[in-house]
This record gives sequence, C-alpha cells and structure tokens, in this order.
Amino acid sequence: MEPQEKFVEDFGLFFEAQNLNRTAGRIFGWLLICTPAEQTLDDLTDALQMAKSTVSTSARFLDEVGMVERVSKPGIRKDFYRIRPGFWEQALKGAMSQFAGFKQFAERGMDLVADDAAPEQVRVLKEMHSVYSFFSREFPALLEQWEREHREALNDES
Amino acid sequence: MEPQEKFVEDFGLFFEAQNLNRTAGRIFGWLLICTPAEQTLDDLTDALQMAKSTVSTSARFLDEVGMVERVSKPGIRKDFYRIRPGFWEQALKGAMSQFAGFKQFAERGMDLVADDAAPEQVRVLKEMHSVYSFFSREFPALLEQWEREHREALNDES
DNA sequence: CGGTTTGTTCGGTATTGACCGAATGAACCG
DNA sequence: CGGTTCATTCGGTCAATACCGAACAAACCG
Repeated sequence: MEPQEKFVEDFGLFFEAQNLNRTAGRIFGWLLICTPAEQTLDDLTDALQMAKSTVSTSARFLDEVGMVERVSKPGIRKDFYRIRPGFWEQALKGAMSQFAGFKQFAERGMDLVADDAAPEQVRVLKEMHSVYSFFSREFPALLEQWEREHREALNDES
Repeated sequence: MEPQEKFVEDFGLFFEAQNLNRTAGRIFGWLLICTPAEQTLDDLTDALQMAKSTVSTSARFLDEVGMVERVSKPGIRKDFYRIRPGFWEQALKGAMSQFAGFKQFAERGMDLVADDAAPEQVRVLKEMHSVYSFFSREFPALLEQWEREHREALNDES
C-alpha cells in the first residue's frame, strides 16, 4: 500500500473513532494531502476506489457539517471539493461547546442527587462541574492566544 | 418520565454522541446521581430496566476503560460499581492525547504532500499542525492550574 | 430538440452492534 | 456434596448503517 493510501486509510479509522463515518474520513484524509487541493467527485472516486454515489453522499455530508466546502470554477461544470479554510480553529471551538455540555450535565446532576447522598457521591459531581466550568472559562483565552501566535507565524513567513 | 430517568436517558444519548454505547452512558449517568453511590448489578438492572447480561457487559466495559471501578465489601457477595474517583481529570488527559494524535497526522501529512503542492494546500496542514502542537504544549499547564484551584476549593470547604 | 456530462437519489445487500433470555460457570453455604 | 446466589458468556434477533449499482434529474452543448 502506498504511503498516501496508508495515510488515507488510517485517517478513515481515526475519524471513525471520532464517530464520523469511514468514507468521510477517507475523503478528508485525501483532501489533506492531494494535489491539487481542489478535487472533483471523479477525482475522489478515482483516488479512493469507491462508488461515486458513496463519495457524493459523504462529500455532501462533510460540506453540510462545515468541514469541507464546495467551490466552482468558471468554464468547468464539475464541482470541486476542498477542506474549508479555518476548519481546525472551528474544530477547537466545537470542543469548547462540548465542555459546556458536560458542565450542564453536572449542574443537572447536582439538582437531582438526593439530600442524603453520600459525600463521595457529591464529590464526583463537584469534580465534574469544577473541571468543565474551569475549562469553559479558560479555553477562550487560550484560543485567542493561539490566534495571535498563529497570525505572527504567518506574518514572519511572508 | 421521572427527572432522574430523563437525566439518565439524556446522558445515554450524550455518550452515544461521544462514540460510546448508550447502555454504558445510562449506567454512567445513573451512577452520577444514584444513592447510594455504589450499586450492584441488580441495582443497576433494576434502575435501568435492562437485561442483567447487557448491564454486566457494559459495566465491565466501563471498568476496563477506567471510567468506573468495581469494589467489594466484606460479608457481601455482590460486586459494587461506582464512578472512579478522579475520573474527570483523567478524561481531560485523554483529550490531551487526542491532540497529540492529530498533531502526528499533521506531520505525516506534511511529509506526504507533493513538492509542487499549492500554497493553500500546505496552509491547511500547517494550520492543523499549529493548532495541535500549541494545545499539546499549553494544555498540561492549564491542567495543573485547575488542579491547584481545585485543591484550594476543597480545602476551603473542610 | 437529442445527446452528453455531471450529481443525486433509491432500492437492495451485507455487516455491525445493541440487546435479550437462556445456559453456563464459579463462589459460597448448609 | 447438593443447592443457592451471583456474574459471565453464548446464540439469536432486530435495527441501524455502509456501501453498491442502477435509475433518475438537471444542466449544458451541438
């Protein structure tokens, strides 16, 4: 298996572990390393050796969830897919909202525990709440810090 | 549906979205709010209205992945399950290793892109790498900060 | 308009996984 | 040892989902 193929397959599995389907993972993995960066449906079916229908469905899915975008070019009838610029930053923001979700569950849980609950019981919920409210609070600043550093790095290059 | 039941079901769905099975999510959700905090298999089957075999399998799964632990009590033959103390902190460390995984994929990807790749292509991989190496680097300190704050909060209570 | 190129949808199959009840096993007690 | 109380494992069923090829639809070109 070519290193590119290996990369694509591994990425597919990795995606599957994040609860996204494997085909979508393969498409995304391929889009990360292919040349040119924009690929038509036919390019993708060719590269991934899957039915066009399958690729179409998954590519559109990736578009809908904002991981990939579809672009058109003048004079060419085919659609082109590419990874959405800024996607990775958006992914981190997604992780942040996960934190908020956990925090809410912790709060709901604390409302529900019985008054005669054992102290260790309450402790678990408190730890949960503590962790996620801390990170909901601190994460945005960290993200901003990354943005600054990243912009600087880009400027240094040019 | 009782609020407890609702909590348990919601938690099951939430867990499912994190790619863990729903039964395991229900068990975990129930363990967060039940009294007493330690529950036998029979307690669990009773609370969740599922077959003992199912609960057994999922409870053991939660034990294996370290989310729950099994404890025994003198003079009682049943096993007791409870949420593993310190679990939430451990969960965050797990998120950290996710970061490392993504970072590695970014590095593998950069080795694979063709030399004549378009600049936007390289930019995506660079952004990916930048995000995840930043967080691999910064996250541990944040975690330590949380630990300090949390310990202080515990001391204030006692 | 008829033919071609492109993308989407639809029906079917095969695989996977959740969940169940029944059988099995293992520890304990009389 | 025989019976009881636990937990685990096993075989089967049902539902969900990935993936395919073929049919369809829509845009374009001569």
